[in-house]
Amino acid sequence: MARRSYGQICGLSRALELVGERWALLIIRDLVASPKRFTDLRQGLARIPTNVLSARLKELEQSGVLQRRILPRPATAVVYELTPYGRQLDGILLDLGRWGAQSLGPPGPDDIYTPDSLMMAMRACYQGDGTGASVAEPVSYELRVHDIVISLTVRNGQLGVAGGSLPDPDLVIETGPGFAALVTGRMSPSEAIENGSVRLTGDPRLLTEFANTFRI
Amino acid sequence: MARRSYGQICGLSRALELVGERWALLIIRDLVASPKRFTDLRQGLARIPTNVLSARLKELEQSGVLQRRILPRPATAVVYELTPYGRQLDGILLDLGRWGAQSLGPPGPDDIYTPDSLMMAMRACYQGDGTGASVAEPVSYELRVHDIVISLTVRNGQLGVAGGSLPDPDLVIETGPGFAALVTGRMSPSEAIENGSVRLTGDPRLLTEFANTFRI
DNA sequence: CTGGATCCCTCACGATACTG
DNA sequence: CAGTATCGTGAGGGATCCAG
Repeated sequence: MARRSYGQICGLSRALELVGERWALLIIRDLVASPKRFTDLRQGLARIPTNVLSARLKELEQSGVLQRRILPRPATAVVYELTPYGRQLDGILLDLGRWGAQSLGPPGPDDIYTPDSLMMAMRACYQGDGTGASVAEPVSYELRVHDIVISLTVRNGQLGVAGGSLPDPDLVIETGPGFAALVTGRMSPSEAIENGSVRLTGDPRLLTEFANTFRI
Repeated sequence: MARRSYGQICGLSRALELVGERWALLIIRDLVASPKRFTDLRQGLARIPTNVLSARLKELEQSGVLQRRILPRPATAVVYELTPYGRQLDGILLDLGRWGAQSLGPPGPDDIYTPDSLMMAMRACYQGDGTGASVAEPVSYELRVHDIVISLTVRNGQLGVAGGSLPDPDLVIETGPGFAALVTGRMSPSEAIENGSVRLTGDPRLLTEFANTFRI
């Protein structure tokens, strides 16, 4: 093989040979949340050419980072899911995301949000310590940013994240670009409500709890 | 610019735009140990074309990951060094190196060791807890793998790593390819001494201490 | 000698169209 | 839905050359 090797005996070099190609880590990011089909990945990554997605999936499967699985019954569907080895990248992706977020400039006109990137972002800024010391647990939020929807649940200090709606959230938070200001602390919850940056359905006092739970 | 953007509002995407290009993270790995000149980097990365090294250094400087500095006196030399922002990647690089090292196969004929990759590897498998609870502190090792030499010092539970020799090491460890077996625990210190995988200069009992301190 | 710049070639990537 | 086929472009690889 010897394809595109860096020629060094080094764990980092090896890691980059496995997941350092363009788009690879973003594919893995999307698979961290849940196994996905080709078309789901294509949609979540928007600008990825299908041949590149094909190539990456083959390479990552061969490397043992993910596996291709054929769903048995009703529908003959193919899904890609991380192996245990691939799942070990989760924490690293969160760290790298936090690092990159520090230099995130204003969004360009063509830049998009995706459910999986928002889910990763919320996990990255989750402040829970696993002790369940928070005041209002268990609590569930539905978060709507532009046209994407994810659900967050905090129970026993553990954060659960899922795409789409969950039944009976304690608080629904609808927001737009100003959402970042809330999480970074540049805008207080009361300010956010007053100037219309967020629209709430549920107990408004929970927004303060939310802003304390998720903070960069 | 907008060149090579992933088109997503996401910390991870941003991180990959900054340091996801080929060779970028290896350049940063080498700069973690110490500021370096163009030629030092070129040597540590062996297979990197000079134009690519040039391009990466410019991009990373523009991104605020590293800075170019001109040494004032005796020699007019240019060095590249990480900014505080770039230095934040240190822990992530260690994690990623540990992850990749798990799937590191047998070295190819043209694969090389470099001082910086060995230094990173030793930092990655350092088991100290910062408490200085170890038995033999302070202790210093000189590690020779093939033709590269690095120095390790453990004091107050803190690991210090440097390229080249330091005066009066407590133990000099000369080894070859079998070194990995010692650190992974596949070979015990006494075995390693018996079958000639390592040659020691100094107190041989310190090899057990070494094997406990550095373990993958 | 360091610190690059320049040239050329190849292949990976990007965009789009198309198929089982 | 899950990819493959085709083709243009530009980044990476490799060698050489040049200024201070």
